[in-house]
Amino acid sequence: MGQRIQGTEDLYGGYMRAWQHMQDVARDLFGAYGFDMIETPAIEQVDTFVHGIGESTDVVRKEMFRVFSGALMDRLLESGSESGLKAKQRMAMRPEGTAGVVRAAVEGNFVPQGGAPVKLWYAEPMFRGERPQKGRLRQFHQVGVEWLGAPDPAADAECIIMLMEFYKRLGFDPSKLKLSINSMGDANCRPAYRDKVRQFILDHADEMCEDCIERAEINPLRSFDCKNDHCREVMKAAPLVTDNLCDDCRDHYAKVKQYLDAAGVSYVEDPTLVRGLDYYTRTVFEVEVEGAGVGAIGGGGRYDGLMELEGGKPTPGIGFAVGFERIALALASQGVSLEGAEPSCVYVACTGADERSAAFDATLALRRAGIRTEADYQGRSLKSQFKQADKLHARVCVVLGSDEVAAGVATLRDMSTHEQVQVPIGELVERVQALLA
RNA sequence: GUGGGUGUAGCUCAGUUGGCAGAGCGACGGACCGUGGCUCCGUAGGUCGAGGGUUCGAGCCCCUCUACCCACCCCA
Repeated sequence: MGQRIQGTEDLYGGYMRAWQHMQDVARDLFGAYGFDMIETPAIEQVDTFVHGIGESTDVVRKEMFRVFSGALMDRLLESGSESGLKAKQRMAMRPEGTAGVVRAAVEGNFVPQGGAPVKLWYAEPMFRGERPQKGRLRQFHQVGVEWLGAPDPAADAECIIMLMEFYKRLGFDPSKLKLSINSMGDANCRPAYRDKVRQFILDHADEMCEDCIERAEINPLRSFDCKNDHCREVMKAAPLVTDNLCDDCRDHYAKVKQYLDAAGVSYVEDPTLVRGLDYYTRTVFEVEVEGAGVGAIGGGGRYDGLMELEGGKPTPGIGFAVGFERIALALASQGVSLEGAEPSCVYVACTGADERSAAFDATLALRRAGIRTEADYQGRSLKSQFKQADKLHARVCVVLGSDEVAAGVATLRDMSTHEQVQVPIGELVERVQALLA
C-alpha cells in the first residue's frame, strides 16, 4: 500500500471547507480591489525561479523539487550529470507564486508598453523540499496577489490595506496583528548598502556565527534576523537601509507610510526586515500574530526589477502571499475556526422497503429543486434514520411511512421546533422550501 | 541535512517489577417495537507502527527500520 509523502496533507471535510472559505473571502475582497484570478502551471522551468527568486536564496538552492520524466531520469542517472539538458528539460515544482505569474505576464504581454496595470490573484498549492514542522509543509497552499505596472506608492499602501482587511474578514482581531514594514532600496541604492553591510560583518567576523560569515558573501542582509542573540546584538550597530536610501526610495517609502496613516492602518517600522527572496525592492512587509508561534502569516513587497529578470520590459510590480495552513493555525490559536458551518440539509426517512421508492422519488425531487437532501441507504430503523438526520444537521425531516404513502401525503418535521405537518406529496418541494425559508 | 520526542480501539490517551488488552469519548443496538438531541442499559471494535532479539512468558527490555510531531536552517 502506498503512503502519503511526508509534509503533505489530504484536504477534506472541515479543513477543505476552510480552504474554500479562504478563497471565497479572497475572491470577494480582492475582486472589489479589481483583481482577477489566475492559475499558472505547478511546474515551470527552473530558470523561471532562479532568475526571479534568486540563485542565492535557500528556496532555490535547496528547497525546490526538481521534476524529470522517467525516460529523462534514466538518462540522467546514466550520465551522472544534468549539464546536457536543455532549459525546458530542467523543471521544478513552484515553491512560490510570484515568479510564475510574472513569467505568464511576460509571455502573454499582460502589460504592454504604456498599458494599464494588471491585477491578478491566485490560490494554489506550493512545494518546498524541507523538513515539515509546525506551520511548514512540503505541499502547502497560498493565496496571493500580483499587481503589475503600477509604480505609484499608493499601490503599495492599497496592497497592505487590502491584506489587513483580508485578515479581518478571515476572523482575526486586528489588534492582535503585527504589521512590519520597511524599504529595501532599489537598484540605485541597494548594492552600495549591501556592500556596507557585508563589510560590517567582515569587520566583526570574530564576534559572529559561522552562518553569518557565510551570509556576508551570499546575502549579508539576512544576518539581521539571525537566530543567534549575540549576532543580533552586533548587528544592532550595523548600517540601516533607512539611512542609506536614495532620494527616490526615501520619498516612495515616505508616501507609502503617509497613505497607510491616512487609512488608519497601524504598522511597525522595522529597518531590519529583509524578505528572503532576492526580487524585492523598496517596500517590504510582513504580518505576524502575537503568540501564535507559527511565524509570519503573510508577507510581500515591491519587485520593480522582476519583470526584466524574467525577460520582459521594465515593469514595476508589487504583491503579497498568505499561507493557508498558517492562517488556520494562527486563527485556531486565537480561538477562531476558519471552517464554515457544515451545510444543513433535508433528510428523507421511510419506514420500510415498501416505502423506499416513494422516498427515492421525494429525494430526487428535492435535489432537482437544489435542496441538499440525504436519505437512508442502509435499511435502518426509523429511529436511527432520525439520529442520522440529526447528525447531518438536517433542518427538515420528510417522513414517508405506510400511512403517508397510502394517503398520498408526506409528514414534514421541523427538526428544531419539533412541529410536524402533513402535506400532499405533490406539494412536497414547495412546502419544504417554505420551511427552509 | 542535524538534533529531540512520540507511535496501544474510529478519536484522546492509561497500562505498575515483564504475567489474561483497558478507560473516556465516538459508533451501533435497546429501554421508547413510526420519530433525533437528554438519561440509563447493552454490543461491537486491537497486526499494541513494522521486523528481529532476550525470556517459560514482551505493549513494557535490547537492536534495526518506518511514520508522525517538535526544534535548528529558511520561509507562508
